[in-house]
Amino acid sequence: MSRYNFKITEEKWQRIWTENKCFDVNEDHTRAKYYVMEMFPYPSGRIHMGHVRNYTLGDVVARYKRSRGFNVLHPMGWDAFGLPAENAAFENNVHPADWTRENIAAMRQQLKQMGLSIDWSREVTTCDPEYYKQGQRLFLTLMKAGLAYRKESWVNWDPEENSVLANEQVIDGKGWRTGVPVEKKLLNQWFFKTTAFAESLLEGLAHLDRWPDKVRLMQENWIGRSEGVRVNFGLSNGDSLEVFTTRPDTLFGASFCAIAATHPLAQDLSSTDNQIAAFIEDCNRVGTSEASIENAEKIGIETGLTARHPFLKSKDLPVFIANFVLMDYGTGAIFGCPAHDQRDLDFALKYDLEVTPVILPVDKSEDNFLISDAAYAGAGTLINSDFLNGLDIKQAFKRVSKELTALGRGQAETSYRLRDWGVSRQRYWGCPIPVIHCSSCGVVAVPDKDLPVILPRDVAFDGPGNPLEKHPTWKHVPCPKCNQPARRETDTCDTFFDSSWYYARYCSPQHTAQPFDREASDYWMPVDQYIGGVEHAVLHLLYSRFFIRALNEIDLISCEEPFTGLFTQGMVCHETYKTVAGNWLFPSDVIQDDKVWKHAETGEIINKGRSEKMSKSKRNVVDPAEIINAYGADTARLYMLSDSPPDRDLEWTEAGIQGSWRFLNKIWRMIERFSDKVDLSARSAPKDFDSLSPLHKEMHKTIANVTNDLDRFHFNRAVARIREFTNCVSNFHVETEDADWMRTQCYNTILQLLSPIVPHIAEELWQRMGNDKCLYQTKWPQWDPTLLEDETAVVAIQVNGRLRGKIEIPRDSDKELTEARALADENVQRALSGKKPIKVIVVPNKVVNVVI
RNA sequence: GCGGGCGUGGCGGAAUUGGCAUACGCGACGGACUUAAAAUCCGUUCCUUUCGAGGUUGAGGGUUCGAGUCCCUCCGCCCGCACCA
Repeated sequence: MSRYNFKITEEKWQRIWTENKCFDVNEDHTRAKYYVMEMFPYPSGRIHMGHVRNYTLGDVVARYKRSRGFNVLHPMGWDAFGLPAENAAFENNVHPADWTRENIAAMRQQLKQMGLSIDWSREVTTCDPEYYKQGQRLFLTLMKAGLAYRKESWVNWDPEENSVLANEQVIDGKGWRTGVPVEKKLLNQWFFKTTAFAESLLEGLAHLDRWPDKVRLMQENWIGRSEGVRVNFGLSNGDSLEVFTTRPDTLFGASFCAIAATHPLAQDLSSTDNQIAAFIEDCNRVGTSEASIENAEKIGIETGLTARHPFLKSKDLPVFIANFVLMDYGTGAIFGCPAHDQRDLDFALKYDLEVTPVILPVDKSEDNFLISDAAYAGAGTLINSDFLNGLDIKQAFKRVSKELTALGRGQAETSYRLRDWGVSRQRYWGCPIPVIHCSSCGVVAVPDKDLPVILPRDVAFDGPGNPLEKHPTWKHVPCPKCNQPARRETDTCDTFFDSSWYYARYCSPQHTAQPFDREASDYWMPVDQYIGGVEHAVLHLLYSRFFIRALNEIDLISCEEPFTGLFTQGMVCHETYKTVAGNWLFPSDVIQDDKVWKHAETGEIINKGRSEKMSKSKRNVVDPAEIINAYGADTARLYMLSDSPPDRDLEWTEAGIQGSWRFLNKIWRMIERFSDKVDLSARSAPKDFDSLSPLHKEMHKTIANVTNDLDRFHFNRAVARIREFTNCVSNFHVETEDADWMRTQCYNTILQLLSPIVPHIAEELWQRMGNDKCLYQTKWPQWDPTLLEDETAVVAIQVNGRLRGKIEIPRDSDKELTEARALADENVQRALSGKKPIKVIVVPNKVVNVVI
């Protein structure tokens, strides 16, 4: 018997898979396709445990679906543009292109070591000119369709990155990567018109039934649709004020208007009024972070203007500038109805404004309904509201909006929170925006024959700002239209642009005439299963959904959603360790000695902190390379799937990885010993099946359960069931030829069930079991539904819901027999002590409950 | 503040539809093998107990013959967010 040598085994099978191009696929219209992909990695240099988990999950799906007969596309690529490459260039004097290329080579090699069943011939790299050439074509197509446009706008400026951030990339008023407070800056920017598809993006969520509810909800909130009315108030200075409200029914309860500090009217007033100017400055100083907003008191300043109520000629509402009104939403102006909005009430109490209730709850009367310090936002009947009195909220909404429309003072409007996606970045390492600015022709698209606009290699990274802008010659080009001297666009695209369409590129990665070969994308798209981190729940996934809609509208692609199935995996976590002085320590620096954690070298007592997501800054990382070296890829893969459900966080422990390692060795020993001993060629079906029957049934149950678990992403349960069945087989001690026949069936089944999870060792042992065909070419095992149920059922017997005994009776016995057998049970008899039960509930094959 | 989720042994977790709570693994303990260790194998391992049994799924209540699962109140933790009018 040979010892399990994972190094030899894993290298052997990886070589065989590569040499035979086992996972390379083509369109085959005779077979059902299945497209599974994981979010492609940023080539940072080495893979981390998050990658191992992500790609293991995807590979299990790919291998499983393949064995179920699908034509499986499982590709891989590199999200290769982005800031870290420029930071590396800045810090280490390496060119971003070289740094990226080397990182990709290293990580590709690491991924191959994991034994992933990937079609490597379809690899895409976003910084490859062949890839971004197609991206530039897409950009120009969008521009032609009016879906990419330029406008001057205030942008979030990250002073450390010297770059614009999307709204989504600003977290708590700080850059999402640098953590530096974001400044406001006015720039000419390129935008993609995501708002053109706001309704479709929202409506489409309803059909994505294989997406996590959580992600759908996050996108729904992000799109933020609301139905309201735009009301036009006449101002005392002769101007008018546009206000958006979702509660026009409360219009008669209005006691003030308020505008945002950045509202044009406020800006105007500030030029002549120092107090207002000072107030606006104060508002800008209070950060946009949640904490500061929550703690900030609702404050405002009177403008001196009043707004005329559209229906009440005698009512003039004071107009405030207020810190809680946002310019970005609606019209940047509101009317305040204190009785029915908490923020408005807080404000009204502070500035001693009128509080008029206009919605009466059903269980109150006008005399006993008072608003003190809690606004009422519930349902009810309109009061104090002229022609709206007596209506409910919905009716009042309709009526008031009709009246406002008739007066010419308002109209119904659907508002979205979603804004257009700003894609310009003042950066070098990104896809160049392929346009030329000409003083006489304006913005001119780079002609297709001149694509791609290639990034110049000779750039300097010795200071802040955009290296493309600073390049001496690159931006100077003749105008393609008039041939006069003109200037290239020096902005590059947000890297989310590159990742918004890569999934479609995988379908025809070498196609040169267009971004996608239509026939290929028609066959493969959409992606049936996409797997990645929940951190992309809004940005990447929403942009991809926007892109598919845009491409569909331009008729470049047929499908309507990019990913029909989405799975978001949990994070990989590890305990944290800190010295008394407060320095983070690597797990490898720490040993546990007699329930105390100590520094491995100095012996110093260490504080063990809670488990957190593995991160370099907290040093609680375990390098996958070391694990794969020490235990092999299969062990790492098995551990990734054991114990933790894939959508929850996974706790990395050394003991856990050893448990996986032991299990693989146990399987190895079991099957090696068997295949050495038994003549596998001379087996035949048994004559006497009775003693084998329980194991045989167990085998079929296991196949059914594991299949069901894999279909539902319950990989931890699938592993547990395989282990359970393995225990059954090793506890089976009948020593006959027939038993060996049975064992052969069982071992083969175990290997088949394990093959998507630990493909190398499964292939090796499968071969040793005397199977000619490779496991990856073998169909998933079938189960016999008639064997899933035993002939007898163990029925629990309860007295008043308490378990009191168990009986074994023939399966599907009728209720009378079951009841009779249950009542005969001695525990039941004792409990009854001669009395008659009040009631007996019989659930066939499961439980009998005797009520006394 | 709003929205969503979660809470089960010493630990990770299992438990189709409301029907035998604690599968599987880890850890721990005991034993076998060994000069010894590692590895391996076998066994024990929710709590209490007068050994009959009784109790236990964050806490309390409710619905039900029956609740980890459904409903209400509360506590704790995690995630998301935009004071969205």
